[in-house]
Amino acid sequence: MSRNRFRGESTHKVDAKGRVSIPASFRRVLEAGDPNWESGQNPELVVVYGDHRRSYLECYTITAIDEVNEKIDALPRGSQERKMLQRLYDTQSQTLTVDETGRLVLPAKLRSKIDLDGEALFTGAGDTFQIWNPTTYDNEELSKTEE
Amino acid sequence: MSRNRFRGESTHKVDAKGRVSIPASFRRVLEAGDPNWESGQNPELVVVYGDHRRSYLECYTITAIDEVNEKIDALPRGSQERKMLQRLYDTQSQTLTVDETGRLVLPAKLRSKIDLDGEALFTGAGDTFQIWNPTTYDNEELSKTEE
DNA sequence: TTGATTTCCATGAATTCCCATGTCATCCCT
DNA sequence: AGGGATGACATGGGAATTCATGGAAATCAA
Repeated sequence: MSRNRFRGESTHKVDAKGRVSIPASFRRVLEAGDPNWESGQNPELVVVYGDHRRSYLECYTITAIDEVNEKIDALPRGSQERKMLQRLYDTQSQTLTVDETGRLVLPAKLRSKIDLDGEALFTGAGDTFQIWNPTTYDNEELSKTEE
Repeated sequence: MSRNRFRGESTHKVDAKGRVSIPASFRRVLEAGDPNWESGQNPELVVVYGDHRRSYLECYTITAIDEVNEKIDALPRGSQERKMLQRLYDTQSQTLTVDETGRLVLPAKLRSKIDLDGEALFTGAGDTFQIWNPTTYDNEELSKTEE
């Protein structure tokens, strides 16, 4: 069966408290992808921020991250591969909840990591979406285009 | 059904008495993972410190450690493997209780073992989390990043 | 008794909750 | 077709609560 996909891109304001509206269409995908969600409630999502080399936030629906978790948990405890994946997907990630008004609160730590100031760019990418500093995005895209 | 996971990393102060705040999100997981816990009470957890080669503390929820114990108990009495695991998970571990204000009191013995001074780094890793001296962690991570 | 451990209380900062406003696009009624 | 009325969406602000942390008093244990 086919799954909802995150599509499109749009930019939103980030206020002093770190609040950002999630594009409405993305909200629908998050709701559908949270097994615990029910109408009138607020879906959760997992933000993977990675290490210093990553310059954006990658956001997973609950079911998407569950699949990742299953793979990790299936690996032998103590194996190098398991440790690496745990570092990325557990240690360098955080669960967030969408609020009543459809916003996400990005903690200061995450904002400063990807250097978010007043605006955030949301880009859909299949079963995840990303949050960028618009300028960073332009630069990275530019450098990729010229290859 | 999927279980709560310890996610994220953050550093907290350790005072002269060995008190450290547990990241609030970890507290929630500890509460959910303690069958005896009820709202308003303080959850317990098991700290596995291991032998001299281990440079961090590994912390288990009660249900997580119960699973480990079950596996150990299933092994043939007297087997080498059973002895080794018992040594690690029973002998080299300790049960602690979270206090009213969400802190853990790390006995001097544990602090000196992993060389904790003023700051402690908490790192989530699925069904357990670890406590590190931030500097030690950086060093170990650095050497692993060069893969 | 003396140092260590546990309680209890205190406070500033960060985070969450709750309510408000402006802007569109849609729907409906006459 | 015109004119609200309606409702979703993006954004703002202040109050209320939770967090992280510090220190004093009370209790223990050797």
